Parts: sequence; C-alpha cells; structure tokens
Amino acid sequence: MTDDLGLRERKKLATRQALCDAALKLALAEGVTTLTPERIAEKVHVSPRTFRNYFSSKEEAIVAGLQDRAQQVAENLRRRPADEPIWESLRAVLVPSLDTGMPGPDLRHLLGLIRCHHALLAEHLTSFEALSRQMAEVIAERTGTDVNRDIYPRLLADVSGIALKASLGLWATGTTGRGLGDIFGEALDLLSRGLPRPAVAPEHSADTGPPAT
Amino acid sequence: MTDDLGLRERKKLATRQALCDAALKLALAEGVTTLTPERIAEKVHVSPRTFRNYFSSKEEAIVAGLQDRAQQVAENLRRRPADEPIWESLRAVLVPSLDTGMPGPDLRHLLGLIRCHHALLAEHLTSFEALSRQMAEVIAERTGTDVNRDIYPRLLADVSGIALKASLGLWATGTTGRGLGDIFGEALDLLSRGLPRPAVAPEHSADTGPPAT
DNA sequence: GGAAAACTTGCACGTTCGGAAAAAAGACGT
DNA sequence: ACGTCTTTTTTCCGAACGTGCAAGTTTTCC
Repeated sequence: MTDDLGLRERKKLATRQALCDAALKLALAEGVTTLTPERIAEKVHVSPRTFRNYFSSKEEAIVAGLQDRAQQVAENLRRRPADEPIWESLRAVLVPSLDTGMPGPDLRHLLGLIRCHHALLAEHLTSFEALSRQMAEVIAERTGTDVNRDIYPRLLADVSGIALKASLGLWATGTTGRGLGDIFGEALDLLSRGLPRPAVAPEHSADTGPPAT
Repeated sequence: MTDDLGLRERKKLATRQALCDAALKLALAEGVTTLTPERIAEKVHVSPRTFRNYFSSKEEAIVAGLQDRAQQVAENLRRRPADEPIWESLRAVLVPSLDTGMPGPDLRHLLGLIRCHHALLAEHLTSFEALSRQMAEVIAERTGTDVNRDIYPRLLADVSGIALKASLGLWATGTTGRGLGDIFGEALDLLSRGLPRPAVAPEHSADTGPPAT
C-alpha cells in the first residue's frame, strides 16, 4: 500500500488520514454543529490553516472516509476482467464495499448525522454522484455503449448507487434485524428483475434471510 | 392558485418567486461564481438580509425553481387514485414534470452549471433526495409495504429519481438528437425490465427512437 | 552539502452567516 | 377610521469562514 511513495507523500497521506479520522471521531462524539475546524486541527497537532489545505469544510472531512471508499469502488470495477458479465462485476465490487471498516453502531450513528445535517448530506450525495459518473464510464466501456449516446450506462451506474444508498438507509433504521449484506443482495435482485410489484403484503419479509451468495 | 391567501401570504410568495427568478436569470447570464446575494436582492428591490431570510445561499435560490417542481411531483403522486398500478402512477406524474416551463436552451445551460459547480450540484442532489424520501412514503402506502421494513419502496422511489436524473443528464449533452420525453420513456422501460444487457453493440441506438408506449 | 521544490504556518483581507432590535406593513376588533 | 397586535423587512453588528500571500521549515534531488 505504502509502497514506492516518498517520505513526503506518505506524510501527506498520513495527515490527511489523521484529519478525517479525527473529524469523524469528534463528529460522532459531540455532533456536527458545535464542531469546529480548529478543534479537528488541534487534535492532529496541525494548524487550522493546514486543515483548510486538505479540506474546504468540516463536513468534507467528516465524509472523506466514505468518499475515499467510493473512489476505490470505481477503481476496483476498472480492474475486473473485461469479459465478465457487468452485473457480476458490479456485485463483486459493491458487496465488499459494504464493509466500511467501521463498527456497526458508529456507522449507523454517522448515517444518522448525514441524514439530518444538510451540509453533510449534500457532501455525501455529491460523492455518490462522482462515483456514478466514473462507473458509468467503465460500464459504457465494458458493454460497448456510449455515455453520451445511450442511456444504459448512466442508468446501470445510478442503479448500483441507489442499491447501496437504499440498503444503507434501510439498514441504518435498525428496524429490520437483517444484516447489511443481506439487504443489499435483495436490493440487487429486485433491481435486476425490474422491481416487480411485491405480491401484496410481504408481511414477514425479514424472516430468515436468504443466503446472499 | 392565489385563492384564500391573505395579502401578506401572497406578498411572501411573490418575493420568494421574484428572488429565485432573479437568481436563476442572473446565474444564467453571468455565471455562478461572480454572482452575489446582494445583486439578486438589489434586482428585486429588497435588502440583502431579506434574501437570506428566504434562502440560505445563492445556490439554494438558483435551484429553488427545480426544487419546488419536485415538491409538486410528490404531491401529484399522492393525488393519484390509490388502486392505480404504481408504475403507471409514477409515469403519470413524472412525465409531465419533464416540462420545466423553461426554454430548452436555458434548461441545458442550467444543467451545465449544476454539473460543474460543486455547491449547486450538492443543492440539486439534496432536493432529489428529499423528493425520493417523500415518494418512498407514498409508494409504501400504495403498495402495502413499509418504508422501515422493506427495501422495495426506497428502491422504487430512488429508481424513479435516477430515471429523471439520467435522462436529464443525457439529454443535456445534446449529443443525441432525441427529445427529453423520448429518452425518459426508454429509461423507464429499461428500468422496469431490470436493465437487460444491451444486445452487444447498439451501434445506432439513437436511430429513430423506439415507440415508447 | 546545497539548491530547488513542496508543505506548513501565521497574518490579513474580504465575504458570508445569523442574531437582536428597531421600523414598516398587514390583520383585526371596535 | 383608529389603535393595537402580529408578521415581515430592515439596519446594525459581531463571529466564523474562505483564501491569498510571504516567511519558515522539511523533503527531494543533484
């Protein structure tokens, strides 16, 4: 990971990581509104001015972790074999992305903050949008379509994004006892079948989750 | 429309409308970065502080028109007969929403601005998100599902949103000679069929659009 | 070792944001 | 029509934010 990077590059990465870790930790601990860039900078022992060199707002720093992960998803998709069916490629890169490396309760808490805080939500959504654009390009390349002539790649990219978003949203409520991967699998299935109208009353759809894999 | 509202209410609505009209017009004319809240307020003959009472940023004012339209979509959906198939209800409210009441070139221009400007994009996306949340609730009600237990209503609401977003995005490029309604119809069709992989090379998929209905 | 490049930092300036209270305008009862 | 109450608009103002610049420090490269 930290392979052939010079000392300078590694340090930059390290402070960036430290900053967004601190931002996230403080946001979870004390909320977003009372949190100031100064405090974040202080915790990492850099000047407030340096914080601004990395992030243009506290909100950007807080969601930077998720955003970085989104970037990885796009890159991972690029790395999949070109002849793999596109839905399989998507599943292969999206499912692992569900593991954010954060403890579950913290992730729920963070999603709650994002949901309520306008600026945080905006930042989060733009990162999703950026991911979609990149994925649309890869999808177009893999399926022989054209981003600027066909609707298909945009739709498939966006659909992948909302599968993630909707699954996270439902999981974050905590009202279903199901795991995130389980919910996400169902979402992909439903989407790939064109969202058929549910029988009538799913009643206990949460019962004994179907094996995702 | 302006029925049983007192003079005070009507005036409020009027200034709000005037403000977001002015914001949009100025943004289209001179760009977003150089535009200041002062100028917008000045054009409507109110103080800058009043502008802030209505909108918390110039970006919010610029996209307020689209946002209001999104609100209407949600309300129109609520008004559809409860026994109508949900896909038909969605089509019935979304298709008319394509007519933004703006001249085509202006709309393209605006979408271009939104696409490039981070703050504008963020504002625009949050309005889409707000729309999705409302639509998810209505969809849940109509289909006998539960927003907090089933993934279905969230997915269907989000899918409707991206059908709009992707169609607008493709149409705005102007590289297909097709109409917005045409593109949107194809998007809904594809989505309702689970985004089947396109044959292989659509080659000239833009040719003589397929009859949507 | 030393020059060049990059990063950090403090300072300063203009802008933005939002609260508080006075002034203006509408609503309402008599 | 008048006075009073409520709501909106406005002025004033201080705090926070964002950004450019130049000096100081660290890393890189020769």
